[in-house]
Parts: sequence; structure tokens; C-alpha cells
Amino acid sequence: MTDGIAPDRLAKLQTLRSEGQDPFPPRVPRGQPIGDLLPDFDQRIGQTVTVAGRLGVVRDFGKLRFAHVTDRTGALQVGFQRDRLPEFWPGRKLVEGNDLVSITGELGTTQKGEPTIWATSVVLAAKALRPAPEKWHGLTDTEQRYRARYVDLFANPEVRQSFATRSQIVREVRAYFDSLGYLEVETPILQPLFGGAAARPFTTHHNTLDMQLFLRIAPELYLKRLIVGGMERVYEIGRVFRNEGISTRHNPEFTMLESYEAWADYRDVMARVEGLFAHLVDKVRGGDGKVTFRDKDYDLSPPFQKAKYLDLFVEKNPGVDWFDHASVLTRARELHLKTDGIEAAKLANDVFEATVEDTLQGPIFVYDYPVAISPLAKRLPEDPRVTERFELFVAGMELGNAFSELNDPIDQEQRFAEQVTHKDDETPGEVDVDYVTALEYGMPPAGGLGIGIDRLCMLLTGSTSIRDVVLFPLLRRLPANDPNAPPAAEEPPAPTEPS
RNA sequence: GGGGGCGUAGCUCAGUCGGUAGAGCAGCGGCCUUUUAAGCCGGUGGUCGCAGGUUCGAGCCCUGCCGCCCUCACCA
Repeated sequence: MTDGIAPDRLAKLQTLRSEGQDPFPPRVPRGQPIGDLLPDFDQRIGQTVTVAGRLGVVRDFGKLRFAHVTDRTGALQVGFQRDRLPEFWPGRKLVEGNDLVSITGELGTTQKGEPTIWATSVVLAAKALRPAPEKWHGLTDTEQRYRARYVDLFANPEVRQSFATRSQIVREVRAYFDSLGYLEVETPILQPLFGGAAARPFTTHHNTLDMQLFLRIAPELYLKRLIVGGMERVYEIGRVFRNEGISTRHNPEFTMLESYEAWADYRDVMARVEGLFAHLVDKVRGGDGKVTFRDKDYDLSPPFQKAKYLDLFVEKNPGVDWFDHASVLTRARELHLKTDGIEAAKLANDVFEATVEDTLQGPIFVYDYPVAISPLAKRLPEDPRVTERFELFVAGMELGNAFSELNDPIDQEQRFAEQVTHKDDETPGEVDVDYVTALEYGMPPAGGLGIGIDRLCMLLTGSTSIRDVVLFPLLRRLPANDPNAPPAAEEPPAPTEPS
């Protein structure tokens, strides 16, 4: 438990205690945000204020020491002078870099004009038993950054900034839908059947009900029940779980936005998406939609390009008929795709993904997807093989998926039944009868949308990896003898009742 | 799961041909009241990811394993 603690810091802690000082006092003077002091600092010179935060590297001049103190709003230099701190001075070395402190002092500047709080009182707020990473490089080891995100966050200000931006993005997504009269709702994460997407679920079990449950792969089918119920405009921002590979753009749990709007179709939803991006570009990027992602430039300002799925398919696969399996099979073999045991429609879509998807720099709406790969979308009146569905691509990355929602319960039941007969581990083993029943009560025509919030954050923060926009990405557990590993399996603490 | 790369002090990194384990920062002692990657002097600090093997001798070569990153596959 104490592996990795610097012995000298532990010794200082004990010295503090033996001198009757509490290294972890319950409260200290909180003072005010450093960021509030800086803009009109010149006018504040001479004021006595209190600030609290984490102490940086101490620069020691014998009878004078400097260090910066950082809080969530900024950093300010602290000047420790022997003559102003007669009581603190003899034990000054017991307070060191990375400790958490509360400083009271007079605002002033140094000879070089650096804003400085000349301390008249120093209170240790919490002793740090481990040193900070190196001041100049910070913490760069990616594994340590993800495993010890708490260090990453205080050592690397740009990381804090990215997550602040993520918070702002989520806030503005809410603001956008709220402004349109949508209700934010919460639907089950533990679901007896999984659906609304094609993905392998995590499974779990409820003891008292003795029931198998799935962690949701999408909230879709519950949200549309709400449309049946007359809520008309709903959205949910929540975690979904897919038991699949991990990569720079996949985390097993990720955050999805889904919205549904009655009396809208997929064209209306397209406009909503453009409206959302315009809003985000305005509020998060200050009107600048130009972002750099993986060394390429994109402009996220709407309007976006549009192209039909089948047009793109033909363009990259001349002479190949998406709906003709023999034709697709030939092409798939040409592309060295895996063809054994792959269903016809999936194979055709694999060809699309192999030949088209990477070329979609975007932002671009790809629309009118074949029905066979769109089990929840409404067919085009003029071509029942195709659905009113679009996906949004940026940088070859699928960012959103939307369609005119299928509200014909008979068609829906048939498509579910079709899925069950071709069941694989990505489709449920039985028809969601209750969902079909809901549709039988009548669902207004509606447009639905799903957007991967994490990927949206990647784009807007220029993060190459999804792990840079997820605070605690899933990592393999380390062996128990490693100091960074969680404590070896012990008796779990007794469950406590929520109060 | 396949392919490639990486793992050395708390942190950032060197380590040549296989020949005594190194630097900077942090921490420790000393000097210094205006530095800001402070400076100077002196010391401290190592399960070289783990386990085997080859060798007189392994951080280095070989095998297996663990972890992370990139990439492909799958997906949003």
C-alpha cells in the first residue's frame, strides 16, 4: 500500500505530526479563485488575499523561496520571505512541491514584474506523499497517464483543458435540444433484451429476480416507446456498452446521444444535425469550425456534403450490383474480404466499408441505406429496398446515424423475426414483442438520431485517441504484485445501504 | 485475434561491439532575498517489466509470459 511513497516525504509527515501539526486538516482558508485575481492584477496590488491549490517546484534562495500555486482557474507565483513568515520559516522544508496549501498574503510583483502573492501565512492543506512528475516534460508515458489519470490531470494542464471542453460540449448538446423543446430522459441500462444496434452485449444477472440482463448497446427501443407515449421530443445522453475490441476510436463503454422527434423525417433530422454542429461551432469553438484531426484539416461548419449510399457504392465498385449476391461476392473476393459465412447484405456493406468509408473525409451525410442493414428504418416509398436513413462521416469515422423511424408494426415484426432466424451473437435471440406491441398502439412518424459523443469530442478537441476524451479508459488489470495494481483480492467491504 | 514498436531511478531519457548501471529534474546536505526549466558545490537513489536460456560474463543475444502504444480485423 505504501510502495512508491517517497521515504523523505513520509518522514516529513511524521515530523509535522510530532510537532502537533495536522498534515490533513479538515479545513483551511479557501480564499478565492486565482483566475479572478489575474485580469486586473495591477489594481489589486497591495491587497491581502487567500488562495489555495497545489504547490509547484520550489525555487530556493535561502532567505527567499518562490513556487507557483495552481488551482482549477489558474496559477500564481507565491513568494516566501523569511522576514514575513517568522513562524513558518523554521519548518519551511516540511512544505514542498506537490503539497496542497492555502496561502494568505499581499499581492505584489517581483523585479521582473511577475504577479506574486507575498505570503504572510502558509497553511498545509494536505501533504503529498508522492512527488509530482518532472516539471518540464510532465507525465508522458501513455500507460501511466491512463492508469493514473489523477496524476495526468494535475501534471498536464492541456489534459484538464480537454476534459473541460468535453464538459462544455455535453452542456451545449443539452442546450441545443432543450432549446427545441426536447425532454431529456433516462431509460434502462439493464435490459432483459438488447437491441437498437448490432453489437455484442455485456451480460449480467439480477439475483433476486434470478434474471439474465444485458447492459444496453443502445437506448433506441425505449426512447421510441416514449414517442408512442406522446412525449414527442426526447433525448438521452448516456453510457452504452458493447463487448467488442478496443482501439483508438472504440472504448467498450462510451457515451451516446440519441434523440427522437415525432412528426419529423430524416430530412428534418439532417437539419437538426447541422443545427447542432452550428451551435457547437459557435459555442465551443467560438465560431471557428476548422479543426485539425490526424494531420488533416476539416471544417465542421454546416452545411455538409451529401451523397447517396448506393451512388458512392457504384462509384467505387463499378458494375457491381449491391443487391446481387453473386456480383457482390466476386467483388468481395477481389478485395480479399472474408466471405465465408457472411450474410449477403452484410457482405455488400463490407464491400461498401472497404471501398468507400475510408475515403469519406467529410463532414458528409451518406443517405438512403439498403433496408437489409437498416432493420429499424422506414423504407423509401419509391424504392422499398432502401430506407430513409443517413450516417454522418468525418475523417473516415462514423459519427452519427439517423433515420425516419419504422413505425409499421407488421414490417417491424417481420424484420425482427428475420434477425432471429439469422441470429448471431450480435442480434437478440427473440423478437422484442413489447416493442412491436408499442408500435401497434401507433407511433407518429418520427425522426431519430444517434451521435457518438466521444468521437464528437475527439474531433472538437483534436484528440487522436478516444482514450484522450474518456477520463478512465478500460485497461487490463495489472498483476497483484505490481505497486500500481489494486490491492490483492481481499474480502470486499460489506455492502452499505444507501442513506 | 494478426502484424509492428516500446518497457532502464519517483519523472523525462541515454546506455556503443556482450565487459563495474548513467544524465537531467524531483528528493537530501551546503551557499544565496527577485527566481520562474533559477544557479553553484556535495552526496542519495536501480527487481534494467517478469521468468527461463546461451555465455567466463547479459540492460544488450535467444525463448516464453505480462503490460502499453500504433495498425489491421469488428464496431459508433
